[in-house]
Amino acid sequence: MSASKRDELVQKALKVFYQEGFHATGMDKLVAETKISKTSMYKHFRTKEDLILATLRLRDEQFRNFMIRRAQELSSTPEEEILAVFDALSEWFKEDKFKSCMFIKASSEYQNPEHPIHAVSAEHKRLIKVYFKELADKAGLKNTEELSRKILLLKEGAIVIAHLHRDIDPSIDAKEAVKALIDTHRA
Amino acid sequence: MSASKRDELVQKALKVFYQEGFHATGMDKLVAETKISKTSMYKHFRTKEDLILATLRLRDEQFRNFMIRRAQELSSTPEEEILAVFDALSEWFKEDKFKSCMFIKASSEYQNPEHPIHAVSAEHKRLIKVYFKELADKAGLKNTEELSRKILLLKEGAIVIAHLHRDIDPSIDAKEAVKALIDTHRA
DNA sequence: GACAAGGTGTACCGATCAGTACATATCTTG
DNA sequence: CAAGATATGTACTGATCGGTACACCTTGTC
Repeated sequence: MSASKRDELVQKALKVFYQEGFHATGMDKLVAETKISKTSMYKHFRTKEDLILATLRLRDEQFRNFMIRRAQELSSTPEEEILAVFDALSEWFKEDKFKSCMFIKASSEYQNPEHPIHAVSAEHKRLIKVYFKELADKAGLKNTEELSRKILLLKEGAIVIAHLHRDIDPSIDAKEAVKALIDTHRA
Repeated sequence: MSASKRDELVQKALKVFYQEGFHATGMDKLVAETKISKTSMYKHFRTKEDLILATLRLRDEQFRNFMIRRAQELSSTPEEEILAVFDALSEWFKEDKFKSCMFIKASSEYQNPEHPIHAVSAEHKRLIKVYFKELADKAGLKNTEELSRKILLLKEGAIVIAHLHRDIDPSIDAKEAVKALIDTHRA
């Protein structure tokens, strides 16, 4: 049972689930897409839900890595980095394969707060808020708890609108709004 | 073919789709829930998709009616009304049956921008943005186009976070953020 | 090369999916 | 009350769902 086969499955399943949705993607489609047999899949993951959870954990890591790394590349101070996050988002929105946030979609299909998929999605958002808070602290701003929550709202709103109104780039508005908010949180 | 039966079907289907999701709700479940036979359903709607579209159109009307009416009740000037929207949202978030925004979820399950369900969801958000713009105009603010888009971002972000972090009420943060934004858009 | 162990593919399971055929019931109009 | 039309319930269709039984095939070890 090669671990690489498992990784390959998770990576390809991640792409299909992200593009097509969770309920809309059957295990048979994954077999066709990955050329991995169903038996092997169920050797690695007891249920479809377990596979989904694995893809979400990979996505969490990949997405936060991308966002943070790109924001750091585009900035030179913590305060700039907060704003640069929205430039990174803008790049993401422009990708052809952009189809909203995987965790918003996951929590849309698995709505029960007790559901593990919902819980993993909530944790992802919490980690992003923590990232904003740490940046705001480094930038020497005040009320960073509140500020980071507000920035998170603008980020999530931008993703939702980018998905629904593909002709608009909401990251520009979001970035400007964040600028104004930061000014109200200076020490 | 009574029109009231049709309305009854749409109303009950709306509740079930909202609570359980679209792909997760089979027509047989709707039969069990509404006590309306499948034959009758398919007399009123050619496909499940048509029924979903009908529920979304009803939801659009119901939700905007609620939001606007409640915001007006809680305010006495256009500027106050903008802020009062977030008090109305707060009330909505606190309802037990609150399960995020039906249109965010619809566009999560029907991601193709060309899909009618996606289009109806996009239009719903556009109408809400127009409402914010009209309020901002009445309030005598400047750059109301940009401002209304920013307010929309905060509203959508608040909905997403209210759904994922049920122990938090993001409408408070959103409202404060809107206050700060309005100040930057004064004539 | 014999043999066990474990990964793989096929072909299948009952359940459920969206949608329909058809027979029965109910209502409208003479 | 009779006849035609419309609404309804049951019982079904082929397709697909998540998941599994089982035969096959590769691999390491002796």
